[in-house]
Amino acid sequence: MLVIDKYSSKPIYEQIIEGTEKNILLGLMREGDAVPSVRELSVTLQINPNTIQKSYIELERRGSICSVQGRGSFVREGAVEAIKKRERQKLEELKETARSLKLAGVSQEELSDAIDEVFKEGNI
Amino acid sequence: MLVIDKYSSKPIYEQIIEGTEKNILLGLMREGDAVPSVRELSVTLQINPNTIQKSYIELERRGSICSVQGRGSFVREGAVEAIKKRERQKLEELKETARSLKLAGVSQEELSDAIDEVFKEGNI
DNA sequence: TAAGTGTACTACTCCATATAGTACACTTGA
DNA sequence: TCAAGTGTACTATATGGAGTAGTACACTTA
Repeated sequence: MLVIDKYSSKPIYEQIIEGTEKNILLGLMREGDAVPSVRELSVTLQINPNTIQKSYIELERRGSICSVQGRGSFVREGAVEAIKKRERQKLEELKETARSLKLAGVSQEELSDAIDEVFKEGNI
Repeated sequence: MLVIDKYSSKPIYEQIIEGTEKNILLGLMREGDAVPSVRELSVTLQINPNTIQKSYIELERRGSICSVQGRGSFVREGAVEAIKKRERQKLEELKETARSLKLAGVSQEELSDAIDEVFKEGNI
């Protein structure tokens, strides 16, 4: 389910966080569903349990999952909305990149076309 | 001229690189102009000379400046075009952010509006 | 010739990331 | 009941990037 690139400059724990939230948004994991246990995921991904735990702690802090001692971790009710709300903050990031591109002489039309392309893609 | 945030998660040497290239694109420094010397900039910005040097080495590798032993460092001829070409690579970065936002339920119109805003801004 | 320049080192600190191992409390199902 | 599986919480260690500190040398220019 999750794909991790151990050699990416992006930390593994961040990849796990983003990958999990992406799966929730895609509907691959629904609210209430169990997420893999720390130990199970560490075996599957060949990653140290402490790294997985760090990801889960952050996912819980964000309201995306909830962990119950002895039972496991689950996609939290309301997770989809919480994630969507958080993701909207990337709008500023996009604008900042657009400013750089504008400065580099890229036209507004070219940027709009890029957005068009993305919206014509199927969800990957 | 350069503004550095020592507490940013972005490394100082990257801030120097990006800030310098931005100034070149903005025309604040023209091709052939001298850029501050390593020692001078280290005093101005209160940053270790080694960090400045690291930035300048990368700027030279990118073809944005050229350094001459005993004389100083200068904005290289053709720097503007070189920087513009390099900056265009951020188009992929923008598309990736747009994909995330699309997944988070942000409409194409909303993204286009954000691009509009940026192009209505004056160059900062 | 002195001052300023780029360049090239070594050594060190600091911090984020990741790994390794252990231990404990809890829940669940056989 | 109890073993297996779960979350949780530690300590210790290793690694690499980033940055600092200091020194040295060759070059250019006024």
